[in-house]
Amino acid sequence: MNQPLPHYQRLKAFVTDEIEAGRLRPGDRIPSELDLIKRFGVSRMTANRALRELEQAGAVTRVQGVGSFVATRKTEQAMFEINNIAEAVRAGGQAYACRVIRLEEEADPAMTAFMGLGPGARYGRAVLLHLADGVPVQHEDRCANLAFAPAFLDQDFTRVTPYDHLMSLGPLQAAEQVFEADLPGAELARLLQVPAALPCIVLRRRTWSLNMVASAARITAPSNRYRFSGVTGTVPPNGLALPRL
Amino acid sequence: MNQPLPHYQRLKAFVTDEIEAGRLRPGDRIPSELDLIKRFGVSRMTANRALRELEQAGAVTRVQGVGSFVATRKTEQAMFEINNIAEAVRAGGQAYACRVIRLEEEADPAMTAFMGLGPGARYGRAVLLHLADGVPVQHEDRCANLAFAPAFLDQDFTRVTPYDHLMSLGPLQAAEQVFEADLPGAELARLLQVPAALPCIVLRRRTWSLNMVASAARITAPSNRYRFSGVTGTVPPNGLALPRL
DNA sequence: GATCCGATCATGTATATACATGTCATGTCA
DNA sequence: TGACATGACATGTATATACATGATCGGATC
Repeated sequence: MNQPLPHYQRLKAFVTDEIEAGRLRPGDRIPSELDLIKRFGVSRMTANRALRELEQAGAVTRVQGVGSFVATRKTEQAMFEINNIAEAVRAGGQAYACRVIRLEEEADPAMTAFMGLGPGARYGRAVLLHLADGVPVQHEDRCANLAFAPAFLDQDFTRVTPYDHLMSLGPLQAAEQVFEADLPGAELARLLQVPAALPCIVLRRRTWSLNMVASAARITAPSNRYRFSGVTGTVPPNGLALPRL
Repeated sequence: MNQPLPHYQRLKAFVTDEIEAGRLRPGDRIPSELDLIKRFGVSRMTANRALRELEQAGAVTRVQGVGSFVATRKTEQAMFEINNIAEAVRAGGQAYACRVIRLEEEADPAMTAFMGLGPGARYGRAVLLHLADGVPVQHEDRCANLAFAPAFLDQDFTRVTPYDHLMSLGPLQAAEQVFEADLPGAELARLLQVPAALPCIVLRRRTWSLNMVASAARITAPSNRYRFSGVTGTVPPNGLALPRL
């Protein structure tokens, strides 16, 4: 049963363990092939395979002649556009701004449970309104695990999005997303400056990093102002972006 | 400039070209490592690397002692659950059924343009209602490129979902998805048996296969009956499925 | 002091070889 | 005829080796 792992997998596990434990942080240099050879007594091809597969998995970045490093923004490309609202707005040529509605520590047992945290665990809650050219386009209600992001409550979210802050702390390990449609309710309708009868798209998202839940978010966008889109795979040269179906 | 590709990449390109051209179809056996060695005069490790990377990319499936085969449902795991509604309903323990509202060839220039097809290109349109335990859960309006799926209009969609039929014809190459929220409108509200004021989630999707647009779909689901969800990455052991946020 | 050169390190690719493991068809023996 | 052994084949892993390419740093030269 307890058969030993192949060498290359042990090397991969060694590196990913260091990353997930936080001992190696994004941008840090990781052991070179030669280091691994000396440390584990394997051949270079085996060390090469381990690092190469880690690179392909998006965990590390390799530069010929320089070395291998913990990747920043891991595997993001495959993750259905865990997108940065600020970048998305600016990419559309609009001015981005953010209003902070709330930013404080909270202690709701239901939320700690949902985040998979113990009863006494602490989390910070940020409620933000994202604006494009002054018009509200997205409402974000995010709870961040303070064990993962201790400085979450000290951030200036008018300058740095929660996404950016959290991504700087550790590699994105997994994301769970649910799309729903709903009416905004009175308070959200007021904040978003839309009629209460206008359908909004609601994205609930949980993200994992360093083997724990990093944050849970509920993102609401009026359907006439913002859409969630993503492309996976490689679209052939002739296929363009989205007109209207 | 025109430096030759590395051998292992040439081997990968050789196989993927065969797949994308349709000469190798899902489930077909592809050349073994020994075949590639003889054909290209490379060493086994090089052939092994090529096939191994193709497997990791989801293009092929390898079975020790048997051989390598073109993968079915390519890369699906990374594609945000390009999910089969029939399987999703059955996985929830409900009985799946499908009603065919329309199934015919159509010729709307706007649609052919949207699908990236020439003016004279032909496509078939299927309008379906998916039911779980007799309750409508999803409305699907799908246009399939008849150049890609010539028999699309002859399918019995009460038995085979469009997704299954299309996936059997070629590997999924790319998918573009847009989530929106909207009200169903009078006809959809009647079909879905919901109030016209109930927000629905709308998923517009285009898929590519064999280097062409395979189909374009508009999927509408009442928000209280169906949600689109997906997980990417590896959730650590302690993190569970979705309670309510 | 500026420039060039070479040593060193790290990764990128390729080969030949070896043994292990899993599958399958075939043939043999009871 | 059925059970079992065997060999062919395919993939899985591992090693030792070789040469190529890119980066960096130090020292020698002009």
